[in-house]
Amino acid sequence: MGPRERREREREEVRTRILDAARELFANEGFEAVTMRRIADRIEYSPTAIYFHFRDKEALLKELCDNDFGALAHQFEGIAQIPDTIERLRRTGYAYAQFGIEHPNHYRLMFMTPHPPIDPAEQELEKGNPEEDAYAFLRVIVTEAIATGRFRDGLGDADLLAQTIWAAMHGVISLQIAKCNDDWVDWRPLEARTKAMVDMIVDGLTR
Amino acid sequence: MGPRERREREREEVRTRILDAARELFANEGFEAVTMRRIADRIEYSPTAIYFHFRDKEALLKELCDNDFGALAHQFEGIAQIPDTIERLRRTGYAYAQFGIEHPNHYRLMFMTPHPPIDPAEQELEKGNPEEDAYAFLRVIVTEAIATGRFRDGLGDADLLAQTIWAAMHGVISLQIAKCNDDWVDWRPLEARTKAMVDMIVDGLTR
DNA sequence: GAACCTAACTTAACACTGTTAAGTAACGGA
DNA sequence: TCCGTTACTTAACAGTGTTAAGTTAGGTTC
Repeated sequence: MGPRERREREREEVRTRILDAARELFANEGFEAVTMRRIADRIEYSPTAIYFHFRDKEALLKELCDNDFGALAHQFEGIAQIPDTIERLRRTGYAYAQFGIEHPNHYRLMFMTPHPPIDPAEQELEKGNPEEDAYAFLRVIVTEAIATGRFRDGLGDADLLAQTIWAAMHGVISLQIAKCNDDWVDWRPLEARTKAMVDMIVDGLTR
Repeated sequence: MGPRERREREREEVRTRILDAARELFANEGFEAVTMRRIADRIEYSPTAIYFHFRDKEALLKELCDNDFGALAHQFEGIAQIPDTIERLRRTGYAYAQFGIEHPNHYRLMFMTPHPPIDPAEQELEKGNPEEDAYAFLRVIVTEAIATGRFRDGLGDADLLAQTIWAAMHGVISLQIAKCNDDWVDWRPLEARTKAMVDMIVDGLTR
């Protein structure tokens, strides 16, 4: 552990300080509202210093999003133990909604904002691993439900069903985030809408 | 029709020219990517000229969104004549999806982007009129389905159900728009996802 | 131990954004 | 003919992400 390692460690430390500052600002005020200069102010560096650690603002965002996807998968911890498949599906839906409501600005960047396609080579998380990949977690439940005959006849495509379930829950959350200030619609409480959606999913898919 | 009227007509003409240019640019490239200067270039005026007709860029957007909400309601023309309530519900879902897919940039601004709350006083469209208000159109269908006993027992809140149906369809479209470039998920074709969602809605709500 | 080199910055600047202040030309009304 | 309003234009401002050109501290090498 010579000076070489220490330098590397210090570098990594600054990097995480940038990430932490950016995460908090993005989460509180949204990506567009936060400037590189304000991130730099927070950590008492010059704005240009950030560019030594990240290619650009987008790269900063990308790294944070990756972390968030991991956090989302963590949200499902404990649910995997629930024995009944359909109950697990219900709980997954609620947990997903909770994540979106608790981190609306993260959710917006993760699921409501178009991003340029990412190079799979530089992907951090392990795709297909239910412990890191929330979609895979859902897909496992759906596959099990199909295999044990819990779903209706004709429903056999696990990906199609997982995508439909995901889209349904995503609809509730994303409308809440984007349109919560809109009184054009006489909104029912979010909890009621979440429960109604989970019910509709289960009633729509199970026998 | 003195010169006073002519002036007013000319003024309105420039206004619509601005709106037309902005609409096309926004639709093709998205709100953020379009600058006031480029809109101005299109119509061969100086950028500041726009500010004589619209308070700011947001106001321009707001006016276009209003038009789009009207266009969405128009998308449902003809569907109102379909006698069977559930078939009408299905067709409304498909028509909504079609609108979103055909105008992704409009859809993004209408439903996927948080806006500051708008003053109801300066609202153009007539809220609650099914011919101008797409949500009201859906609500009428749901109310009818409840009244004629097509929905399951316990499903009696028309607003809650309309919001759930809307959210479900919105989920399909908004995920398509935001995540179509993401190959993390093995996406099924959009048409299959749309149909699967409509089926799940109908199976989940009807007896 | 002196010279050198590179990593990790800072300062200054660029090109661009939405927006505004100040000026101007045309035109209707008195 | 003068005046004032309308509908603009030109020039500028404050702010953005980003980069080019220094600068300085520390480790490496002769």
